[in-house]
Amino acid sequence: MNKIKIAIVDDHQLFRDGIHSLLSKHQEFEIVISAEDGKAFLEKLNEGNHPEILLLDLTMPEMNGFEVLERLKKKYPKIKTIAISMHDDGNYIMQATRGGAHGYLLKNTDEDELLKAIYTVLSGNKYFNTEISQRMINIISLEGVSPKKLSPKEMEILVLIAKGHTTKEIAQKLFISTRTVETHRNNMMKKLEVKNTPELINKAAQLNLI
Amino acid sequence: MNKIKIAIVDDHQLFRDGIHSLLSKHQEFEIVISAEDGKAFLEKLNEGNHPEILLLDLTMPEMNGFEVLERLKKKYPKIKTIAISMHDDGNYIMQATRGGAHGYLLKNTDEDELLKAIYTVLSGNKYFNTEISQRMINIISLEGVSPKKLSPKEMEILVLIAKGHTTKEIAQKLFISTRTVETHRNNMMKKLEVKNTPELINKAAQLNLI
DNA sequence: AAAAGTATCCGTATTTATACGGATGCCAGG
DNA sequence: CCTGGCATCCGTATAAATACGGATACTTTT
Repeated sequence: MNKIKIAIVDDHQLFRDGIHSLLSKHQEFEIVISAEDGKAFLEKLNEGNHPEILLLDLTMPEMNGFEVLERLKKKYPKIKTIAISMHDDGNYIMQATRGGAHGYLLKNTDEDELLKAIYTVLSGNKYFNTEISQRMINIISLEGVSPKKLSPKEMEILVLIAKGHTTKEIAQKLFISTRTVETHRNNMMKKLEVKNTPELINKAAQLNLI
Repeated sequence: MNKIKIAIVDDHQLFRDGIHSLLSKHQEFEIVISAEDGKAFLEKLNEGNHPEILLLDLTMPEMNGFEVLERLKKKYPKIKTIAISMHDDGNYIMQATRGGAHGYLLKNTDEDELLKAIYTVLSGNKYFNTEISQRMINIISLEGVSPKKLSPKEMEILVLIAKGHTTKEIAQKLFISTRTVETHRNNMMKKLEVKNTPELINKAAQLNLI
């Protein structure tokens, strides 16, 4: 029967080798691509040997995992990506999932879980273990009903507030009226669904905005 | 000549195997212990075969890396530990360093760096690469001149402030006077060397206090 | 073309935080 | 035993944030 074609993209050879040797113990897998960054991977893809499953590191030089996801979505939508990352931060997981990942694993995953993830995704489902799901749920609940992005000016003011500046100081620093600062702060509070400034800073920190 | 005796402690076999096979390529190393948690490691230590270098994961069940460090400090001070962790957070690094680690590596380390770390620590120096050092410096500068811990009551009030409660609400919730809340808040601001409450929350988030 | 978002700014009023000072009593550390 | 930390609470005053409402003009999105 046909082997399951796997690609590995990770800038650390130690990890690629580890995954490679683990999967090589299983006859049903064939590693068709092993690349050290997104750019090299996409070049090898163009040569025609397509995987069904991609094990993709997110933090890489040259072209990171998010950019790879974006390209794959357009050019090779049938390839199913399992993100593998050092980062257990919920914001990271959400970004990868929104970017099209079919699964998410931490780099400390074990053999059993890796296999389970591959088979789950191969069968058409998503694979996110309990811990990963919890972190996603946490971020989703933090984001609130309708997650909104802060505008550039809001971000600028948010950072200054977090640094301890008062509305008056910020107004002077940015050459705008104190009322303008107040309005921006109020708008941010509404967007992030918080009641006051300490809670705004806390939420921004949790959402990795600052 | 004598081989360099190495121990590996990590709850993920994939990682232990990876390190094992990497080091096995080098004749000068001998892996004398490979354990999946601190407890198993200490038991094997008691059997008498001591490593010079310990590669130690920090997050493990049963007995985590910090507890191992603490035990080693007392019973086997000659063993030099290189912490290997998923976590690049400065607070983690500081905790491991204060706990006695002679070096710190992320789990995405490569072969060259792993070897460099081992030899550096073996020669009596500490090994922290540029990125790790930067994060330590960042935390040190965040902690300020004389880092102080917050008292249990202060922590309790800090969490409530971060959740958006006012001084009045916190006083009612904890059955204390608003002046008490004000005093605690003021003390925290002094301890963390910040000018106001938003900066307090921001700094607490950066120091992973909330 | 219309609607929404962004950035700007205002008046008035109340609530909240901050600032300066002070205090007592208990407990742990030196 | 003395010192310092912790937890408690106070008076008075000022500064800052929040709350309610409003506005214009430009840019982006629908």
